[in-house]
Amino acid sequence: MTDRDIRKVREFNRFYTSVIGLLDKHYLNSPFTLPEGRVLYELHHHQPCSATELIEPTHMDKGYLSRILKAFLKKGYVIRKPHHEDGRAFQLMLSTKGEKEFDKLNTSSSDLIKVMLQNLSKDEIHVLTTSMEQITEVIGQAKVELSAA
Amino acid sequence: MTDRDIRKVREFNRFYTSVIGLLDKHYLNSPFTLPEGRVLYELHHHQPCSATELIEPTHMDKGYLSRILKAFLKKGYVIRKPHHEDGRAFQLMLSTKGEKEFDKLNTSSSDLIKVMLQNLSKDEIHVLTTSMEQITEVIGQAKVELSAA
DNA sequence: TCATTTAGTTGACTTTGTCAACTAAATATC
DNA sequence: GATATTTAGTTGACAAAGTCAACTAAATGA
Repeated sequence: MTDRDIRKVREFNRFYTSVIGLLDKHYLNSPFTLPEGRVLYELHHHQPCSATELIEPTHMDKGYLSRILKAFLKKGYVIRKPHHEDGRAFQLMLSTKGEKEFDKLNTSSSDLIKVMLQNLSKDEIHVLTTSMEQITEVIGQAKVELSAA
Repeated sequence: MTDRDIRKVREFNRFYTSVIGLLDKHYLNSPFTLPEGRVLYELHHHQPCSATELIEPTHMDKGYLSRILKAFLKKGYVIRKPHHEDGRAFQLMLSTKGEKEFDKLNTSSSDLIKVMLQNLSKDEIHVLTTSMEQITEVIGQAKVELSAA
C-alpha cells in the first residue's frame, strides 16, 4: 500500500461525503428528518421487530431511537404489540399509514437518484454500478478491522 | 437506467454512509470535532484566505464557521490580518501551532486508512482505488444536476 | 432466592447546524 | 458625491442530532 493509495482513498471519502451530503438534503422536502428516515427505512425492512433490533442497523443510541419511535407511535406510523415471549419488549410494525409514508420517501429517494443519473450514458452507469459493487466487496472485509481500530 | 441501477446506487450510498460514519469516529480521539477538522483541513489547503472562501468547501453556514474560527483564534491555531484590499475581510492563516495540529490530524487520518487497508492485497487495493476514481469521474458531472434538483 | 442482565423510557446535557438581525465596509446607481 | 444595495463577518436565539446516565420492569443466571 502506497501513500498514493491512501491519498486516493481519502480523496474519495471527501468527495463521497459531499455527494451524500447533497443527497441527504432531500429530506428537507419530506416530513421526516434524516434520522427519522433511517428508522422508517430499517423498520420497514425488519418488521416485525423490537426496538433493540433497530439499534444496530440505524447505529443509534437506544434513548434517541426510543424517542423517534415514540413520535412515530404518536403520529400513527407505527403500531406495537406486547412481545409474546418477552414482557419487556414490543413487536413493532409500520401501520398502513406508516407504509404509505415509507413508500413516498422511498419513491422520492429513487427519483433523486434518477435525476443524478439522468445525463449518464448506459456505459457510464454500468461503470458506476460495477465500481460500487467492487468497493463494497473489497471494503466489506476491511470494515471489520476498522470497527476494531 | 434500470430499477436495478437505482437500487445498486442506493445500496452503495447506505453502505458508504456507514463506512464514513465509522471513519469519522476517530475524531473522538482528537482534540477536534468533525466540523472543526473540516475547517482545519480546508484552511490548511486554502490559506491565506478569507472566511468566506471557506464557506463553499466546508459547506458551512457563515455564522457557524465564524464561531469555529473564533475558537481557533482563541486557541492560537489561526492568525488573521486585516485584508489589504477589503476592510471587511481578514486574511486567515494557520499558525505554527495550527499547522502542527493539522499535521497530527492528517497523519492520524492516514493511519486510519492504513488500518482499513492493511489486510488487503495489492490487487484489491488497486481495484479499490480505480473504482473510486471511476465513480468520482462519472459522478463528477452528475453532481451538477443534483445540486439543481 | 437473589444478583445480574436486558428492553425500553426519560431527563439532562452537548454538539451540530440554521436563521435572521446587526455592524461596518465596499460597490453600484442616480 | 450622496445614497442605496450588497457583502464580510459577528452574534443571539433556536432547532436538530446525538450522548449519557439513571431508572422501571421483566428475564436470566448462579
